[in-house]
Amino acid sequence: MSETVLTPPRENVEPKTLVEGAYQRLRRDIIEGVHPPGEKLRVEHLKDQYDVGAGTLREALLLLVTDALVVAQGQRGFRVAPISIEDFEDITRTRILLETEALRQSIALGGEDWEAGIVAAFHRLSRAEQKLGGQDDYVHTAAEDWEKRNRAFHDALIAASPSRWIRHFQNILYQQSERYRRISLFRRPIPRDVHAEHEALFDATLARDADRATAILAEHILRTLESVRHMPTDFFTSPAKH
Amino acid sequence: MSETVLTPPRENVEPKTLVEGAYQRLRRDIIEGVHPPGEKLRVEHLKDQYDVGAGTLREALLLLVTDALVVAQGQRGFRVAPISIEDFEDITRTRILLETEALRQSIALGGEDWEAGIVAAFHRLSRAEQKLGGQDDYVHTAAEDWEKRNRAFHDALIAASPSRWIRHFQNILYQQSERYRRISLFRRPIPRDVHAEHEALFDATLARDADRATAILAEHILRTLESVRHMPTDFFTSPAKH
DNA sequence: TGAACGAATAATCTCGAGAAAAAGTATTGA
DNA sequence: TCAATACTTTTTCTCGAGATTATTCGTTCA
Repeated sequence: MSETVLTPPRENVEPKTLVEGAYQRLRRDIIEGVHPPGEKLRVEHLKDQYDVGAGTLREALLLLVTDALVVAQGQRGFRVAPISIEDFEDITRTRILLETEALRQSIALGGEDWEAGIVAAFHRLSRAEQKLGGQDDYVHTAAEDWEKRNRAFHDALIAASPSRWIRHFQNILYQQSERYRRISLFRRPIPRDVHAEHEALFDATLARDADRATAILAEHILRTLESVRHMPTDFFTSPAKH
Repeated sequence: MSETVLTPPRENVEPKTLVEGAYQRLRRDIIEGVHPPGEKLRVEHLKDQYDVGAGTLREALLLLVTDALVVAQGQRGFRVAPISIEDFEDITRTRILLETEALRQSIALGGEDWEAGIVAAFHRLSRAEQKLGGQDDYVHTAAEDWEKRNRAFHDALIAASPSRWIRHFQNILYQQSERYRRISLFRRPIPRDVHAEHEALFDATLARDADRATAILAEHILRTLESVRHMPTDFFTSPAKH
């Protein structure tokens, strides 16, 4: 578990330990909905599924508590963190608060490297957005790809913020919102034209117009909330298997 | 570990499990500086000290990673999270961002219960502040008491905020800053007249003057930063035992 | 002398089994 | 039929020992 705290992307980091490996796989499965919200996570079953010992799996679950993807209740085991429309609203608003502040700091302090990083990330994202208009055959992998680049773009925007804490919290919230987005994407793929928004955000940021950039960013994040709001009403009645 | 995430005060919660017990004691010892920043946390030694098994202690350490009080490096064990003046500045600024927003929300949404809670907490805090003027004999326990009530007052102010996430993050940051404050208190007990600040904050909040209240709160939190800034320059050269 | 290599030591990581607790099931009695 | 109780099963929690990896210390060679 190299660099477990206050260090954003332990995404593609090669796991140095069995605990870290199980942690990564479990997290992916929770975000992708393999383990739906509210599901009981029984160590005895999961240890076979993930091919590690019981103690090791417990430790992986404990690490997931850090990301608030798993909740632990003493003497009563672990569960996948539940979801709700209220929670997603909270996540979205808090993300706006943190991400706009980080963007403001970046615009104030960012140098040439920061700008170059944004240009590159925007370019890659634009290409991915083009592909989304392609055949339905590629939709799934293309969406997966777009997801990664979208995140990379957002990360690049705030990369010049000196606040490790804001980035840490922003990270947790992004991960959380990804879980919601995956679910809504599953039903209604690519609901809106995001490219124009990204371009406006890109322009305002490089023009160092902090007020305009943060306004666009806030609006941009808020729109995701809308697309989840229009889900079937019974959607958030957590399955709570068993 | 009952209610381990997104639920503020697992302070005086009776531990339902050995892991939770060890976690609580370890956290207290880290915040109070018994385990100084940067110290290597060897499981083999600590398991005897805290009277639990090795696996149990590992789990407690993993839980502390959630609070960012411990950092884990794969295959190289655990350490107490290091401190630095930059980190404390970051903590302080991020706290201001979150806490002023939470206060704003509370002022907008808070009802009678919220008001009553603030009045009560302010009263208790005022009494504790009176005692701080007393004999040196009581200084330690009185400061301890003041610390608790100070936190209770701050919590009461933002209790009406509907954002669980802001409160969760604010909680982590408060805990972090407590570690810094303990250290500075140790050398320079009660550096400034906080009562006037608290009173102004109290008045502005109950008057529902959000702009004034948040300005005072920001100023209030910032002052803590000043008192740490004026520490000996070599203070943050982490001991890093071993 | 000092740098590089290798052995010894110490620490971490991992696992499975036993103890404790919770959840589920069946039985009994009203 | 229903509720309460006792029993059984499942699951969680806890521990110590073995395997793996990192670190330290001593030796050798340039």
